[in-house]
Amino acid sequence: MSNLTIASTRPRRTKRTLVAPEGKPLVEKAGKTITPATERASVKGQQTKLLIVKAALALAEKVGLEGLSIGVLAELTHMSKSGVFAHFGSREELQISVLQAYDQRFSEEVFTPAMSEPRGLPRLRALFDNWMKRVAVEIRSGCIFISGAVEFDDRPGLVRDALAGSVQSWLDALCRAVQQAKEEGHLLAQAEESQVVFEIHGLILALHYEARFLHKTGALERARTAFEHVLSRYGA
Amino acid sequence: MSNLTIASTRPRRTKRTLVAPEGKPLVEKAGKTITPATERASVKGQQTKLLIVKAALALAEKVGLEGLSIGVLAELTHMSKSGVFAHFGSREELQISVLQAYDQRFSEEVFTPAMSEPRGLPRLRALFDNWMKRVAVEIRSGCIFISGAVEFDDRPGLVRDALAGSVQSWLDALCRAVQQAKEEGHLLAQAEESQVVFEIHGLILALHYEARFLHKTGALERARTAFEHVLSRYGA
DNA sequence: CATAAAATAGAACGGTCGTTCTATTTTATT
DNA sequence: AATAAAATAGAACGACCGTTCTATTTTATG
Repeated sequence: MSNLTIASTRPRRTKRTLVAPEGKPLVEKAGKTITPATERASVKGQQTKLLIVKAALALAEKVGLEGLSIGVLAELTHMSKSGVFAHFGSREELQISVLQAYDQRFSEEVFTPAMSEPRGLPRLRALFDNWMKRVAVEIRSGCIFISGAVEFDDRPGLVRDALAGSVQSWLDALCRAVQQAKEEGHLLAQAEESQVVFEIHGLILALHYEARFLHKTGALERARTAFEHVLSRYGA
Repeated sequence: MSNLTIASTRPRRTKRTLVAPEGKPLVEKAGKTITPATERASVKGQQTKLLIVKAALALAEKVGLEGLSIGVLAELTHMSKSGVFAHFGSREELQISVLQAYDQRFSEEVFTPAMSEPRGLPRLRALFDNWMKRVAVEIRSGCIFISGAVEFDDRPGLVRDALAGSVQSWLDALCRAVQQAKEEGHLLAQAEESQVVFEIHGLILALHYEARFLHKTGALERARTAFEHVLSRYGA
C-alpha cells in the first residue's frame, strides 16, 4: 500500500568512523546474524524515537511538515536539540518519518476497516465514511496530505516524492473501490473511475477548506450530501 | 466586493517624531487640504511600492505568503532590505498588500468580464470559465487563496482575516450567480445555493491538487466535466 | 533655488534555524 | 563486571530572518 521505506537505507551519522570503522560485518561470533535490514539500535533508542515521531506528528498536523522545528520538538520531548537530531540525521528524514507515521495511521483508521466490507458499493461507502471520520478530527488538527501538497508543490526532493506517492496510493485505493463497484453492478459501467475519484477528492478538499479555514458550520453534512450526489449520478 | 482596505490607517514609521512631530495638521498655509485619506507619499514612492508589490505577488504565488522574505524581495527589486521594508512598516502589511493585489487581479480577470453576460446560467458559466482560465495559469504559478488557507488556518491575525474575507467574497459572488440562475429558471428551484457552491469549490480545489501537486494530466478536462455534472444534477 | 519631507541605504540587533563537534552518560553484550 | 556501542547533552557554527537606527540621497514644494 504505502511506499514510504526510504529512511533506513542511509547511515545516520556521516562521520563517527573513528569509533566504529567502515567494514564492520553483519555477522558476529559464530555465524549469528545481527539485526539485518534495520539500523542497529538499542531498544531504548527505538522507544524514544517513537516518542519523538509521535510528538512530531502532532506538531506537524498543526504547523505543517515545513513548520516542524527540531528546537521546538526538543522542548516538547524534554530532550536536547542534538539528542533529537541524532535519531534522524537530517530534518528531511524527520519529515519522512512523520509522513510514514501519518500514512500508517491513515491505513489503520480508514483503509483496513473498510476491507472487511463486501466488495463494491458497501466497501466504497465504508471507505468514504471512515475517511469522513478522519477528516472530522483533522478539521481541528490539520491534514498533512493537504498542507504538504501546498508546501511541496514546487519543492522537489525525497519528502515531496514520499508525500505524492502516499497520496496517490490512497487515491488508487479509492479508484479500485469504484472499479469493483462497477464490476458488482453497483455503479454504471460507463462511469470513469478516475473522474469519480476526482469528484470525491474534490469534496474532501472543499470540506477541509470550508470547515478548517473558513470555519463554516455544516460542511461535513455538505460533504456527505455531495458524496450521495456523485453516487447517484453514476447510478447508485 | 473585496474588503481589503486596512493598510492605509496606521502610520508607517513608529518613531520619526524628531523630524515630524505628532500634531501636524491636515491643512497647510491658506486652507489647502493636502493628500487626505491616503498616506502622504511622493509619486516616486508610490511607483516603487507598486513595483515591489508586483514582485512580491509573483514571489508569493510560488512560495506562499509565509514564504515571502524581505531580503529576497530586496534582491529581486535591487533595493536594500530597509528600503523595501519602509514601504510597508511590517511584514504583515506587506502580505496584506500582496493579498490586495491578488484580489484585484482576480476581480479583473474573473469577476468583471463575467458581469457582462446575462444573469443566470450564462453568467454562471462565464464565471466558471474565467475561473478555469485563471487556474490554468496558477497550475504553474500557484494560488494564494489555497496556499494561504493552509498557512493561516491556525494563525489568527490581520492577514488571516483579509484572506478569509477575500475568499468568502468570491464564494458569495458564485453563490449569487447560482441564485440568479434559479430565479431565471435555469436551475431547479430546490437547488440549495451553498451546496452547489460547495461542490464547485471542491472541483476547483481538486483541479489544483491533482494538476499542480500530483502533476496529473487532463485534470482541467476533469474539472470541466465535473462542473457539467453539477449543473446537470441541478437541472441545467 | 532653498527647504522640508520622503525615500533609500547600510549597518547592526536579537532571534531562530539546521547542523556539527566533542564529551559524557546510558544501554547492551560477552 | 568489563567493554564496546549507542544515546544524549551542550556548546558553537554560519545563515537567514524581521526590524530598528542613523545617515544620506532623492523628490516635491513654495
